[in-house]
Amino acid sequence: MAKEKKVESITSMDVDFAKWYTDVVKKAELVDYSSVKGCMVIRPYGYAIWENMQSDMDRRFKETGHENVYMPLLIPESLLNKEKDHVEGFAPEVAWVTIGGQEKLNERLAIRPTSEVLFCEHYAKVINSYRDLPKLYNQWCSVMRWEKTTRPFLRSSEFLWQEGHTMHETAEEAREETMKMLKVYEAFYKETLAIPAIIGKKTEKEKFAGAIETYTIEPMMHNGVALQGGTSHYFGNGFAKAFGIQFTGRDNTLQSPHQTSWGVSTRMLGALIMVHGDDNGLVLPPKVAPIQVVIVPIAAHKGGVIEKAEEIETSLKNAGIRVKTDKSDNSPGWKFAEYEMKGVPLRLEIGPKDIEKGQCVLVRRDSGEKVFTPLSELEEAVKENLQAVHDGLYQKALENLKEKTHTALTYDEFLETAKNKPGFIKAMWCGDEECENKIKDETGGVKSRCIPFEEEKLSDKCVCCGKRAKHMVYWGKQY
RNA sequence: CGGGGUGUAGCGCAGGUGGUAGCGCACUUGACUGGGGGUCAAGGGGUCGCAAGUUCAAGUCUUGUCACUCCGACCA
Repeated sequence: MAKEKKVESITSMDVDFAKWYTDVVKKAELVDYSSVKGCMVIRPYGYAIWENMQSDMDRRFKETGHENVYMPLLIPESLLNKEKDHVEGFAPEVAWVTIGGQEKLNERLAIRPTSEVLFCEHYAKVINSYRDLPKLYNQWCSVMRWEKTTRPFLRSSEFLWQEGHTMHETAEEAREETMKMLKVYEAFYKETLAIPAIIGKKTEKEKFAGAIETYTIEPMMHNGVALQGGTSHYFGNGFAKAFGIQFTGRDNTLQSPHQTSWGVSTRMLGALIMVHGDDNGLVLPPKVAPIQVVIVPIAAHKGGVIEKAEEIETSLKNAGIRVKTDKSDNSPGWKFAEYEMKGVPLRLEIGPKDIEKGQCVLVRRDSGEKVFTPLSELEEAVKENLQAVHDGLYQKALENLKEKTHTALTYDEFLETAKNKPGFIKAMWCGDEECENKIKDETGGVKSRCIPFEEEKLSDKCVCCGKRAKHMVYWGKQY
């Protein structure tokens, strides 16, 4: 018996977090590897989670006035080269198409690593007057970046994402948009994924290639490592000038519009796994769980059990809950383990004894808590418990974030913390890239995560060089 | 791009000193079972990553090569 368990079981988080992650990803049937390195097959269960995220976010984008479009997959080299900082940032990881059919192409075509330049090329044609602004476009697509080392969801060569690209009449308006979309991400993380996060501004060193300012949302994984969870950039009019995008303003002068872009990717699935998951597998927040309640009939051969399960399924479905009844021949124990692995938020057990008493058993995935629930109150009980799972997950993640956020006032303290305590470190910074580099080198990879919107004044001096501090920065290792 | 690891059935693995491939799980069929990964019985499934070489004979030895994976550097 122990042997069988071993085959199917997953590596414990505390033993090897990286192994635990890949075990969960595979055993929960989220992805499969393909024959091209870094390109993953997203399986039905994984894709269903993505679709739930997608539709929730898409709604939020539309509520804030955005429209969806689709841009081409291929970008001519000359187009990609138009904005210098941008190309330099992406050049090392671009994949190229050089042959079409049998013929070598005169100009090679980049497989989009991001679509700024495509949007700009198009905007140059359709923006002529201040009356054409703002343009608030978003696209759902996949992009490709030739990554050296890859991991499912966290860093794959091809990944699915959303990229919003907007053009505005004034810098102020564009800055507002940048901030607005960051807040949309923050709300999505909290309300839909049950993930708390730090939001703030990236340092010069860490900002996006070609951006004036980059804002970021930084959730913390269970092991204290950060994951850049989404970014929102303010571009000023640099791209607009490079691409000759001009409009006639209200004062009849020719002006360049101000631009933003913002994106989140399937990487969020990685965050979901690493923030909420446990040693039994995935734990999904109810809002994105493809199955919110799994019904496990007990002693299903006995009269009436299957019928009762189906009756419950129908009534819950009618109440708008995503339900599945597992009528397969597997043993109840097998089913319990299976749906725990897949992170289903609530399990409903119904057997002959329950039917006699007019009740069923509800079990929460996050806490393992079991409650007998009268069938007459089931619908409300399920809704309450789903909400309780969401809240429980958020609270637990928030506690982890708090517990693993440390403060360092001196450099020794910083090094000591970086070495021994996983998580974020709050520390003062002078604003020089030199200190960022020094810290990264001497800690084995701790980087500035962001300058938070809510800064605290921990001291007057930079934790690294001792010079006058300009900002408080969150530091940490990242995926 | 540096450092480690692994390629044998769908998955996980075993196959000292060369002799024609096996185990567990999964799968198929049937019966019994059923409140934490059930039991029994009978089955199906493999050009041993690829390519050369040594040999009467290579999963095993030699050389090369490819892929995947983990840890770093780079990035969402």
